[in-house]
Amino acid sequence: MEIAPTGVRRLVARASGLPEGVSPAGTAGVILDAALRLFAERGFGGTSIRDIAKESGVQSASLYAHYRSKEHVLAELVRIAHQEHYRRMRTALLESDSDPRHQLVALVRAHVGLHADFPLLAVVANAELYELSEELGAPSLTLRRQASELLVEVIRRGTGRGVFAPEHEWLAVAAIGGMGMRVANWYTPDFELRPEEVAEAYARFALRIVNAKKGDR
Amino acid sequence: MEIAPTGVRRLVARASGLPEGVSPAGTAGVILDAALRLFAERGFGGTSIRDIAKESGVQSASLYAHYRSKEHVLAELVRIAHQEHYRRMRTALLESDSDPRHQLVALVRAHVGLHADFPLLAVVANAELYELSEELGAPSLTLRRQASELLVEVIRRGTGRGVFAPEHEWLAVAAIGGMGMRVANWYTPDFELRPEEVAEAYARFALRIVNAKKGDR
Amino acid sequence: MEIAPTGVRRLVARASGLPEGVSPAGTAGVILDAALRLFAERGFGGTSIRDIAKESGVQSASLYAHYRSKEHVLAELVRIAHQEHYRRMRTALLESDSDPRHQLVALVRAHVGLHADFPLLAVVANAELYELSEELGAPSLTLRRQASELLVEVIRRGTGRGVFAPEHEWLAVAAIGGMGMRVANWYTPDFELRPEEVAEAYARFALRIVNAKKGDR
Amino acid sequence: MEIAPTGVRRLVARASGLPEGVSPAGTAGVILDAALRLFAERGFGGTSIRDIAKESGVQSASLYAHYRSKEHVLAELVRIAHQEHYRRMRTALLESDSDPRHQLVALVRAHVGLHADFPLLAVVANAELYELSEELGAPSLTLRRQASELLVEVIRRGTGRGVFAPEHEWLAVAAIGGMGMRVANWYTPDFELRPEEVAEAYARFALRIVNAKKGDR
DNA sequence: CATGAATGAGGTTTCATTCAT
DNA sequence: GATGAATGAAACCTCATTCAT
Repeated sequence: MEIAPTGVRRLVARASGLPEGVSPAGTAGVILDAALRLFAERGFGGTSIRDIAKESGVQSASLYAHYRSKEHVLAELVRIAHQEHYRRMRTALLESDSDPRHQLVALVRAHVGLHADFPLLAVVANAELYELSEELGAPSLTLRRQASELLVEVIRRGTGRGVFAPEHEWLAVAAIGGMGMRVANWYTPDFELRPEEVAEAYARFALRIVNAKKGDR
Repeated sequence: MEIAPTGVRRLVARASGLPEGVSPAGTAGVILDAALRLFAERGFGGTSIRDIAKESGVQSASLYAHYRSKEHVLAELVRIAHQEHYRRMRTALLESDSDPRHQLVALVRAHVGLHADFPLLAVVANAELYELSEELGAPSLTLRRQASELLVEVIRRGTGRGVFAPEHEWLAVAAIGGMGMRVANWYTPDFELRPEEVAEAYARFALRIVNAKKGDR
Repeated sequence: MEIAPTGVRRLVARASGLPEGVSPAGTAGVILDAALRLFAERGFGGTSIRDIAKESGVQSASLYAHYRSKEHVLAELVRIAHQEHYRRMRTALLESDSDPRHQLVALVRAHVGLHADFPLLAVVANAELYELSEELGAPSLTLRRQASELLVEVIRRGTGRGVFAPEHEWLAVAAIGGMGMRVANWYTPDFELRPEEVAEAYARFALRIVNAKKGDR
Repeated sequence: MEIAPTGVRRLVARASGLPEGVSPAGTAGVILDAALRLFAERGFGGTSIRDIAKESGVQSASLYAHYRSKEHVLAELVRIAHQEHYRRMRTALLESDSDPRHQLVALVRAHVGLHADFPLLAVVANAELYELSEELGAPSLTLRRQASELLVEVIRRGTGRGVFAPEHEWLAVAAIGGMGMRVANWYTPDFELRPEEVAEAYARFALRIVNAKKGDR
């Protein structure tokens, strides 16, 4: 049960859909945008192919010229979300120096930043992933595992070097991951802080969760 | 996106259903148990009335002797979950002394404990609450708000007394709440730690998130 | 299409149910009364066994202690209606002298009188008779035929004696019967005329329909 | 109770469905035809969507491409019936000279003619109108009222001019309307008289019901 | 690329009826 | 005589998807 309330809807945000550059052009993109809004608001099961068609301004039959099935539409959204997530995490690491504290901060910034930048997409990817068949969900599950491993490795490395001292490695990862995921459910562009500021705050939380030694930070 | 992986299913746990004493007796209880398992596994929209009937061992028509609609079955589960959650949080506070640190620890133990003790119920209550009509969801939303306020007040009081120093009060609440909710998605009785141990660890995370002063703890 | 409007309901009357003495005592009678009101208002198909139970203040299962099926309830109402109708028609003839004009007047008074005295019952008997199986409907169809024959014979006798001169015997019967049946759909106790006055007026219409010779009337 | 017997069915006619030109083309028309036959035979409540589908030769789901619900199918039939009825009544008046006797004859011819020309449609429109929700039934109720007023006005005008002398204006209207409506229940193309001849006879009945003065007729 | 109509499966719910109590 | 729970059938309707145009 939530103890940071969000109101009567599943998420607070209503806009801010897909990352630039990854959304297909033309009708396929319009459909994807519409599906994102509806899946976020009503869930995959609560959204019919006709709902998506109406929201897109096309006939339901036309959907099938662009996507093989309703599930494929969701799969595309989930795939985009996970790719962007993993891309940001990996980039964050690459642009960071070798200090595990800097690396942890970079990862959490990326993780939280994504959930605040694209709350609709993140909510859909997190809540509806398991509606996908094993086949369609597998690529995203792989990316999810890889992203997770980035975090695990950083913490393990930091622990090995004595800069982190988590009571329990796995619990720390779970807590850091979980608190970040939930951001998508309450963040909206109207919030008093910008996404980067939220991400920054969560990064500090993460450092404390792993009992990071104060150092050159 | 999860960075504490759970595998291909929405949650790991498969058993451990409803708190004792609050579940109805007889067929109504059997139906509720069955619905809980199915909603947790496949979601509300992915579960049909006939699925519930089959899992309960009754005819689908018999369901309507006990619940007015499929939505009312979900509403009952969601209500039980939120009542138990709020009850535990309130009891935790009542049994705690006046030290805000002790109070925060008690609240987080209760919050996390519930999510680890009843992972199926918690996943359903958190993921499917928004499938309910405003009318049926309202009581649970109220409980949710009240539970949240308990945490807010403790943190505020602790901040006022100088034992907590959160960078941002709301973000701290959101992070503590969010990391605890997520426990339901990965905790299973097979996990190496018992629920109380997980709760204890998360309580320490929470203290650090609010920058609690070290004291008689 | 009606050219004597009745409003938005199928009939105007709401009360005045069953002839005295024919309704069964106790619960069976309560059920019959309830069914009459509901069948009149919503039709046989539009009324469920549970509706009848609720209106009677019993459980739906208890109905079956008094009637074998929903159809048997209707059959009882239809039977009562047709028996009372035929009884009145026959009595009217028996109490009349041998003048065909007096006989026609007596028959039409009986016919119309019944439809104004028991509008609910008449509407149900006329509108729902054909919902009955052949077996259950047969007794009423027989009574209906017999009542009709009473009218046919009077008109034929009057024609033979030269006091009636209908252009077409069958059409006259159909017109007299039809206009009387319809009374049930608009008559209510609030109407400015009493049932006997309506019946009297229709009797005069009937005399003119068959071109009755003015005589000792 | 009928005193002009019709046999075991609600109406005698089996064919002769919809007025030309007003019935929709293609599948929508086929469905409407099928529904008309079934509603006339078994009533609205006694006819299932699947019955209509089978009779139309389509799948039950296909029905919903043409009509929003079963009730909308009935509404369309009822609407067509009342429009055609009112159209005929108004045309009859327009083509008549100013003699109230001619006008009454014209109206009754139209009224009765419709019921003999389209007995199925008339039976359905008269017996099932009240199955419609207020919203869907309202347009037909309006037409019904307007048609009724045409008759009332003609009789009132005739009475004012001294060519009619009804004992009671409303009862005359009710009787004329009622006897005409009932024609639909027994008329069939096999009947010894053609529709116009029946209508003609009923028109004379109507003149005598209002005590029309013999004049240039 | 888009569409309107059609489909077969399956959705939730209500039905009349039965049975043990 | 009355009841609460249970049943199997069937109700209306919506679903994702296909196909000819």
